[in-house]
Amino acid sequence: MKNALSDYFKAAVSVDNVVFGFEKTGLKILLIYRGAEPFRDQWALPGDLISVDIDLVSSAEKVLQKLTGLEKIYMEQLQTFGKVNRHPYGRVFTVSYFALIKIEDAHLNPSSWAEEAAWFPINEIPNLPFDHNEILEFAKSQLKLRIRRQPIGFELLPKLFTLTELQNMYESVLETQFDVRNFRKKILFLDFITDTGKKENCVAHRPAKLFKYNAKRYQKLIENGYELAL
Amino acid sequence: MKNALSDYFKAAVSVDNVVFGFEKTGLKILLIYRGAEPFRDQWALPGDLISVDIDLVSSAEKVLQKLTGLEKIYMEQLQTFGKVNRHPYGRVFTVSYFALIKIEDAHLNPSSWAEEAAWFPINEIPNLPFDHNEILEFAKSQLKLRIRRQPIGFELLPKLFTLTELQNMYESVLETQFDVRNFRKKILFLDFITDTGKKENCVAHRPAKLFKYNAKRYQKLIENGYELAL
DNA sequence: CCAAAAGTGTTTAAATTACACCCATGG
DNA sequence: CCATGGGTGTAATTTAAACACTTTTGG
Repeated sequence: MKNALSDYFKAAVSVDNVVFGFEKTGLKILLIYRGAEPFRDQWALPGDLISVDIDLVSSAEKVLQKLTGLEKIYMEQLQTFGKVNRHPYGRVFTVSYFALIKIEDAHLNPSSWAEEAAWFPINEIPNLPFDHNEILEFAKSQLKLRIRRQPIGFELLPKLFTLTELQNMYESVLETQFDVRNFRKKILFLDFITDTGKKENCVAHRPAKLFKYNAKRYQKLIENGYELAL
Repeated sequence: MKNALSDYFKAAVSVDNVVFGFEKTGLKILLIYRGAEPFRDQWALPGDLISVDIDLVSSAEKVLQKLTGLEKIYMEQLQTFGKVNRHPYGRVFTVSYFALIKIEDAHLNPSSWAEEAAWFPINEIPNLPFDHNEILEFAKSQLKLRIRRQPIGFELLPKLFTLTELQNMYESVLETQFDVRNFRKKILFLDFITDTGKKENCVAHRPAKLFKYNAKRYQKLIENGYELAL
């Protein structure tokens, strides 16, 4: 018994983004407070249904551009979820993405489907609708893997950062602690980052040197990957 | 300008599988010769459109079960491709999977949409329709990454195998050569495999010991991952 | 001069690499 | 007895881990 071709063209596809940000207090996730059904008035991952005339990637980017006001956002696709009954309105597949954002650059601008948007500490995430909690767990584990293969951690930091900030970021993401001296040795050896000659000021302790990432080396490492044994 | 909800439920979703097998002559990919439009009479990845009442994963498994006659197949999801015009018949998203198969256990049984199915050496893949070549390249690079994190390589080998076969398999997948002694040292140290006490016979040279994988350890390593520095 | 965080090297242990010869079987 | 692939150990090098004190600034 073979279906007619038209029987297959009845699904919807959505994107759902797991957006990571980093502050001194730790890793954060961006959630929106849903302003529309289903699951109105619940915190959820920012996402949207895809229009037939928009590419998958563009669709994921558009959601975040609207929401954060940022133009260039680092995004990677995660997994696609497609259980028959995962959405109450019909057959909806969702493609999940993760994004890394500099929190201080994002000006949150909840759009039509969201009444509010807010950063949640990674360990204080409420119950989310659909399979969003599952998506989030997957995203966390992927971020841990990918941050060791590519220097994507910079996407979470301001343009200029101290070595301590860099270490805190890695420690938050990987949920471990590193020895200060060994950490610096490895990072400086990898040639990720460049000393800008500038320093922190107005701090009540010895001011730290400010570094920026090394753009040429970044590209090479993004393309080739590496293995960061931290 | 907001679309009506029904405007979103007009997409189709398919699965496409990149099926790896291994023989002495190297790594192979399973392709089918399309018996239906579009791209009839071309070699392509085995895949199918998803019915509205079947889960995504089941759908991918079903394609391969029909095609190979195998019940339990090791599969993992790769990426989803969703450019607007990737399919000539309308908006079709495709979710790609990779699968690892013991070639000698598979009894190929091309079904309705395929006139033929065959194993192609990994370096002799023809031009494929849709974005299948892109999917294949992605699958190859993912296999390289994942085989170093999890002991999934066994899925490509017969139940009993020699250390030389194991090494050849790793060398094919990773496209490198290893020193025989160092390879054995590492593998035996990881405690992946158990000596069955059996030996090859009817070979015109010293018969090799036959090993099997260590099921308990396999489970632990699948769950926790590791880093194979080969 | 005190508090607070930045910065810096050496020693020890572990892991990885390089490398060459004898062994068991079938024909 | 020969051809074929199977099997084995050690030394040298590289990489990772452990560990504590001095420096600079603001208040």
